[in-house]
Amino acid sequence: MMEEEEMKIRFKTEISGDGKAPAGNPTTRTYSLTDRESTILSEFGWNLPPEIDDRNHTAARGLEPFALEEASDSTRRLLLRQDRPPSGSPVAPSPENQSISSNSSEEPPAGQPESEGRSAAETSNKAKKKKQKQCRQPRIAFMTKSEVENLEDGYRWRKYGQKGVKNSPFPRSYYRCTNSKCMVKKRVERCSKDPSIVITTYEGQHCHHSLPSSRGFARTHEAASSAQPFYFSNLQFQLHRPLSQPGHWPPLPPHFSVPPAPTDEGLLDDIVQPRMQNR
DNA sequence: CGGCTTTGACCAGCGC
DNA sequence: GCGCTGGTCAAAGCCG
Repeated sequence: MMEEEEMKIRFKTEISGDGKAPAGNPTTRTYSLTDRESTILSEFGWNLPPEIDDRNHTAARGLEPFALEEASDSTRRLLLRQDRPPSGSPVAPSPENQSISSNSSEEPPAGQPESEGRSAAETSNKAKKKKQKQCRQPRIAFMTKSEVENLEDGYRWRKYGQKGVKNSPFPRSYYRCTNSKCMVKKRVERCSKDPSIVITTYEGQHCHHSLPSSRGFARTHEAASSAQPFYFSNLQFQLHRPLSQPGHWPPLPPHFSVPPAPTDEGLLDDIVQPRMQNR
């Protein structure tokens, strides 16, 4: 039961680089949601059609195993690790709470000197960080087959770190949402056993809308709203297709990779068209 | 010049 | 207690 509690929402997505979908199973999909996870998903802005929730609760347990075994040990641990909140504290704070904590812990008080040894303020900052660490945000990990590491998801990210990963030749990159009030982070790494798989882990929830002004996304988003089934990310497509309600597509969720706009011809050919051919 | 990436250092948690 | 590892910081550099 604890183990079940520890499972994160997991999606395996495939963006076929060569345009060839696996025979017989063009769009693999894995998900298994507990009630809590469904809640987390909805908090992330995912509006899953009701029939998906129903299926999850009744039949999703026995779905094909997630390709987690393809990930390195450390990655697997990361994806499966439960960030246990202190007893009694909420699992996923509301955006309001989030921005509050963001204001208090991320942004230093105005006028405070920055680097002057280890001051008391710094110590208290550490304490806050520690506390913050103890009640981590919910995580969602995506495994996406893609040659591109940095998948467009409509938000702007600032890279703040990169680390080598044990048992993996590929480094892990750490990104933070550029919105100063938003505490969402993401980790991006390649699967050590299958370099074509990019593992993206989101942590937290955005307290703002995606940036329509962000280069590329405006066009993409525009395209998405005019031809949703076509320009929806593969993730969205895969997630819904097996249970499809033809003609019904939920709103664009915030966490998923958005294929490039039509003007990015090469990538579009690679990523989107194979799915079109499959339909 | 502002925003971003890079990268070495630092820190905390965890397992042994 | 110690070493390993993940996560973060922050200075320096790059780029438009």
